[in-house]
This record gives sequence, structure tokens and C-alpha cells, in this order.
Amino acid sequence: MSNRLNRPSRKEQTHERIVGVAARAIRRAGFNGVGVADIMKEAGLTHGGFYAHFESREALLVEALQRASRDGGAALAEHVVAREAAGESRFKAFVDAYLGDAQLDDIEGGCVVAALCADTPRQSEAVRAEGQRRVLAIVNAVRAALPSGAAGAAEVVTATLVGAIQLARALGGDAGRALLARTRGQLLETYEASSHSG
Amino acid sequence: MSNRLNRPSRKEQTHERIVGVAARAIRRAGFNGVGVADIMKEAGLTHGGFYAHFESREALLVEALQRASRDGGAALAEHVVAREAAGESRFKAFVDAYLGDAQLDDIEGGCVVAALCADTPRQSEAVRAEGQRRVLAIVNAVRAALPSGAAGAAEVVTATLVGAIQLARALGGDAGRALLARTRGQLLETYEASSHSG
DNA sequence: TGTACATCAGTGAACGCGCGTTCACTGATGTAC
DNA sequence: TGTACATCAGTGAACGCGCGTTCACTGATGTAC
Repeated sequence: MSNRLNRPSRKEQTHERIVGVAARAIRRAGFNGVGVADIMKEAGLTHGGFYAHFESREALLVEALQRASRDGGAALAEHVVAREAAGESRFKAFVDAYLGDAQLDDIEGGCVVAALCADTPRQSEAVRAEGQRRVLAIVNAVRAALPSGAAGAAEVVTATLVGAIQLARALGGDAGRALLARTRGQLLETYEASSHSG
Repeated sequence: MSNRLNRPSRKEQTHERIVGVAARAIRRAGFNGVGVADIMKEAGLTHGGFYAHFESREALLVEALQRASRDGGAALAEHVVAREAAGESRFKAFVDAYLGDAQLDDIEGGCVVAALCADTPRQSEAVRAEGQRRVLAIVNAVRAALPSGAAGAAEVVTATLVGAIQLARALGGDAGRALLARTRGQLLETYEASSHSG
């Protein structure tokens, strides 16, 4: 709990720091790629204190998914707002940010659904449930960014965005950047045009 | 080596059986989700014999990726050939097979790129290199299935297919099936139409 | 066809290691007076 | 403001377990004569 000035307590600050580290770690290394001790060490702590903050490793994974979604969404929204203010269409700003070359190497700071959705069906019930919420969240974000006439395409566009980033990362380097560029072009052509004609 | 009748030796048969089990296991449970002992047990063997067949666990992963790609591709091709013979367009047959409802629950028998491409950047150099080849292979398969006028869209369509299957599996159940159905419709509308008009 | 022997695929115990989790303890924090 | 004490966040050693890997051995296979 916070103290009476509503400032986060020391423990709350530590808790948030651990979750923040974990949110990046699971995107970088996957659910099974980092251990409790790694995360605590990266947060500047020893592993023994972990269970004062979380009931289990799995409980941390659930919090980390939410946090990664929040952080990733915030970064994306910031980018979109800036580009929209500069006169770009919202959809173009969204697509350029989501499929930007900077996303190729920034797995740990990027979209949590792209990084982990293929792995959520293999996780425990609690993690799967949180994964479902993260998928719905990104579909909604895409719907809000689409031209109004194309709102029905939110799921397909989300699939394209998520798939393209994954394929580009798997290819890496120039081949990955080329795939991203082609996908950006195709998405804008398909869905911005459809909103003008429909 | 094979004997002089060119029949696979006992050891070769066992090797292939292990690789086949592993090809399914990595799709089901992920690269980090199954151990050497699990795979050997599922192949009806004890874990001690593993290193008579593979230099390391990683070497098995590379072989399993190739094998999963071959098996998944063969199943898909069979389906496409049958539907084409029944008068369907190749692209519709391909999309309906790849995004069929049966794919929702059949992760271990489905597309290896959809199951594992998000995880390959986190693996060793050898596995990543094999992952790149698997991505190129599926892009080529999609290109061959696209209407000739739309061949340039092979990468975007692959991204959509891979992303859609992953999102559908992460959502599961009715929501997943609905996403698949919408994506099938949208892909046919977008790319079969474009081939008629262009 | 039958026997003797070399080959070799597969067994199962053992290894060192890192994992998630527990717990008795420490030392800093912050309240009470 | 200063001291005494209770609280509690974080420490670090220890646990049981399962992992990838190794290796001495076994028993079946198949060739030589």
C-alpha cells in the first residue's frame, strides 16, 4: 500500500521495478528463457526476496504481460500522436511505427503480442487468459487506428502486422527490412484506398 | 548408411523416428518445452542412446525444423491438390487449408513457421539459420499459390496467414474460429479480386 | 544349414548444473514517546 | 530533537528436482566359415 502522501512505498517501487525488468525479459528471451534469479539480479536484488513480491513465477509472468502491453502501447501511441500532429493519417502513422525498422531489433521493447502470442497457448491457464486479453487489446488499438470504413478489417490487419514483424525478425538484416517495407506499402495501399473508395 | 538393398538400416529408421517425434514436440511445446528424455521416451527409447544419433540437442532441433517443414508442407500440398482437382482455385484451396478450423488445435501437426518463428531469434545460430530457410520456404509456397498477378504480395500474405493462425490459437475457441473465417474471407477478397482486375 | 564371433544399437546409472522455492536471519526504516 | 523499539524489505544458504550429457555395459544382429 502507499503511505498517506499517496507516494508508492519502497516495496511498491521495488515491485514495479521487478515487473518492468520482467516485461522486457520475457519479450527478449521468451517465457522459458529467463529465470527468477536472472530477473531479480537485473533489478539489482537477490533471488531470495522474490516471493515477498509474487506468489509464484507464474504470477510474475501474468503481471509482466500486462506491463509489457501497457509500455508497448504507450510508446506506440506517443509516436502516432506526434505524426498525426504533423499531418499524417493516423493509420499511416500507426503502421509506420509498428512496422518501423527500429522494431526489428527492439524485441524487448516492442509489441508483446508479436513477441509472445505463439507461446501463450503453451503456458498455464492464467498466462493464456492474460494473453487473450493482450490480443484483444491490440486488435482494438488497430481498429481505432484504421480508417473508419475499414474497421471490419482490424483482425486481419493485426494478423498482418504481427506476422510481418515476426517474419522480419526471423529473417533479420536486409531481408527483414525489405519485408517490413513491402508490408507497410501493401497495408497502406489496401486499407487507406478502401476507406476512400468505401 | 543404408544396406546394399538401399533399405534404411535399423539405426536410420530409429533416427527418423526420433526426428519425427521431435518435429511434432517442438511445435507442440516450443524449443524449450521438451527435453531430450521426453522425446526419446515418446520414440520408445531410453535417453542414453540419444548421442549415438545426434551430436547435441541443438543438432536435433535443426533436423526437427526441417522435418516439420517437410511434413507440414506435404500435408498442405496434398489438400491443395485435392481441392484444385475439385475445381477450386489454387489460392482459395491454399488459404482454406492453411487457415482451416482444423489448424486451430493441431499446433503439433501444423505450420512450423507459425508455431516457432517468434522463438527462432532467441535460439542458437544454427537454429536461427534453419529458421530463416523455413521462412523463405513458406513465402515461396505462398507465392506459388497466389494468382500470378499478385505474386508480389507473397510476403504480406504469408505474414497475414502466420499472424492469423497465431492470434486465433491465442484466442482459442469461437473467437479463434471467427478470426480465421474473417481472415480467409478478407484474403480471398483482396488477392483473388486483385488478380482479376490487374 | 549351422555354429562362433565381431559389430553395434540401445540401456540405465551417474555427473554437474541451474532451476523454482523456502526460510532463518539481518539491517535499515519509521513510529512512539 | 533524540532515543528505544517494532516492523519489514531484502539477503543468502539450502532444498529437491529435472535438465543435457557421458559412459561402461548388454544383448541382439548379421557376417564368416
